[in-house]
Amino acid sequence: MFLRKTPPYNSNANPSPPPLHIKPMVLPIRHRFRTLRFAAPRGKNSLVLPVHLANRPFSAEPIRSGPPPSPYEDNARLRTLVKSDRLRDARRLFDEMPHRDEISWTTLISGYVRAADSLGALSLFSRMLSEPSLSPDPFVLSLAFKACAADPVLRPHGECLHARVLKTGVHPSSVFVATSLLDMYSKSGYPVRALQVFDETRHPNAVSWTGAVATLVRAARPRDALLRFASMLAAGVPCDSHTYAVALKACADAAILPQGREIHSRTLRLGLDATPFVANTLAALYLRCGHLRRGLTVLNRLRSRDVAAWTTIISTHVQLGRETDAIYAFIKMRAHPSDGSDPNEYTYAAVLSACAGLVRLTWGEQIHGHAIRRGFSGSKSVANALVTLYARTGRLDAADILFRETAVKDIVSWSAIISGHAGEGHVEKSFALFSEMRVTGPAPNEFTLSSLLSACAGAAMLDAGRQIHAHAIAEGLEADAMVTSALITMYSKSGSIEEAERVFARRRRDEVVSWTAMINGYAEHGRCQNAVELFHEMPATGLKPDGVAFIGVLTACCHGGMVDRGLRYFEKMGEYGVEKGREHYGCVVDMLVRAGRVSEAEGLAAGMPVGTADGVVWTAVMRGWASRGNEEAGRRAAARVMELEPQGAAGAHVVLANLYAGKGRWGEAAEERKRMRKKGVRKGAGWSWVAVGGGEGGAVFVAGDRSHARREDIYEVLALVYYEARRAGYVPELDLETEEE
DNA sequence: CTAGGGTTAG
Repeated sequence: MFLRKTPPYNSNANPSPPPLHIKPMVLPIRHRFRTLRFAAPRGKNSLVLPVHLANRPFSAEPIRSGPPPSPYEDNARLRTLVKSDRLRDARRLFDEMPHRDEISWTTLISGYVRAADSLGALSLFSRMLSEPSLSPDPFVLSLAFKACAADPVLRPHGECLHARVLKTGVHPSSVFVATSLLDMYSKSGYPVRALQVFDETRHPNAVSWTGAVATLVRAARPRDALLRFASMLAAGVPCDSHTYAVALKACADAAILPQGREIHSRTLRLGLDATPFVANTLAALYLRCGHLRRGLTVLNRLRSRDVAAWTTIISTHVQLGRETDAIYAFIKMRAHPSDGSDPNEYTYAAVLSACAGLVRLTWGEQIHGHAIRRGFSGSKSVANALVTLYARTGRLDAADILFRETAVKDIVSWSAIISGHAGEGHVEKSFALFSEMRVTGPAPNEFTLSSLLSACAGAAMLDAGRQIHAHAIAEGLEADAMVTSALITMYSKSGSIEEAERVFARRRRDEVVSWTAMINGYAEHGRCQNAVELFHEMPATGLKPDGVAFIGVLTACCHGGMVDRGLRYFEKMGEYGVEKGREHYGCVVDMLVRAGRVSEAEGLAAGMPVGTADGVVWTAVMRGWASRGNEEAGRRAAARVMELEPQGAAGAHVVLANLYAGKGRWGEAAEERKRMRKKGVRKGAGWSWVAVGGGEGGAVFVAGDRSHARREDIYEVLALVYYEARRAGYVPELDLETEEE
């Protein structure tokens, strides 16, 4: 019977005397409660009173008789507080409760687990262990293992506890304990131990089976997970939405559509397909398999979308390169708030990556501000997305600061900062970071190595690239598609097409990216025939040429002077289902210009879809006209270049000035240069860098540079090259562009 | 009073 009228912490405000509690059992002598024990007459229970109550005069409140006291009502209140996430109030009630049983302890500990306070849960658990009157039962042991599973730091503690449970063996084996143990090992990265626990579980139920399937999914063994799921079905264990969510995730991870659809139909029959977890995984499956509309349909069937559903939508748009749609989805999400639809760290990470993809620093900064205000700035996902955002928008200083402030750096953090610097051409900085990572960070993966390789490719750093190749072999990543294609590109751009060929020949699987890297390598090396042949061999391996493959084959035709053939490929792109991008137009326009078919080139450039044209195509057209001395057309094209690229318009002015100068109209040439200066645009000098013999550094120079100590030798060799080229029949092009510093 | 599930960043 509950005697107290007000919670104990309000007792100062309430003058009514505190109640007495009768404990219906004799406590062991070792009992450490601060209590007084009264000897009971034979056959009667002793009376145990907390000290502060015992010091009060008995007469203040008569001892009531009634049913044996139990913390039943306090436990119910405790449960209510815990369920409504009022952990502090629950703790206060617990501390003031005159009597606590296993249920009280378990309820409060479950509150700490709910609040993700594993340490708090475990410290209570250890206090409970020291209570002689209480014994660790399956209920609280399950929670203890769950608390250990939730915090990587506490997992070793969980193992000790497991050992202790095995050693003392005081508790009956329970499927609950076994399942929480299974989950702990599973989340700690010990799938074998987890599955061993499952195998030893006497009567596994749906929850334990689901845990076993989830373990295999977590261990990146989706096919084994599906096999386990099949055994579960064969064993006749009924599945619920948890099970289907896990099985569907296995299908999504392995992109196995037929099995996924079968499971989808099972959930339909049970009416579980609109369960948020199931729907979100189903959507992930369809989106992963490229069935965008079907995936969105599944999410639309949800009565209200929760964060995960919205986040899936946003990140799907990002993955498809439709960042603007991702931003719109985020705006829509904010406009239709529902229960549990508040953006979380993953949502912000997804939106930030959309901003990074769009290179929209200002939007990204706004989202960053939102994330800070909502308290997600400490989240690793958000920090990693921010590093990428600031790196892609050229704010490497900010990216560096965020990277340094990330407390626990994972492989994604390191890859993000390394690829950020690599992408901006800061090769040495990216290598310095890589060295630091080798010492203090995780092992590199395919993302880390491929971004370093592309940095090497950009700077033609053959030796550094070879070192990264060695790392790739050491890490067992040489066969990875991303690494393979980065290696091919690195060797090709560094001048060693032979090594590129060797990497390509050693490929384990045929992937589009390795083929396109090789095709483009051949094309850039002028091995046009090889490029074209490889392009035609692609379909036989089951690969479909993509946009990059077409860039390769068009470049090959351009370099090899195979103009009509190039035009045929260009026209065929539609048949392959590949959209013509600005790069493709660029190749073909350049090809036509080089072949002297400038009118055709201009027509093609003028017919480019709105928003596709850039300065590059029109620069090619402009030079084409300028080299033929066509002033009017040259000015027309120059106007387009200036319109499309106001910042880079200097080149256009220079070309026009040289065009006039070439005709001896020096006055107009000077006018043109004056106009350029008035605009404040400058043509930056094109710097070249050459490293000879693998020595330190190398030489950096601009056109006409005479600052090198061995300039006499250098120019002598240059004259020799020039002479040999003339002898071989090559004619120098008119120098149309002079550089200014 | 106890155990299992989906979304994210390179």
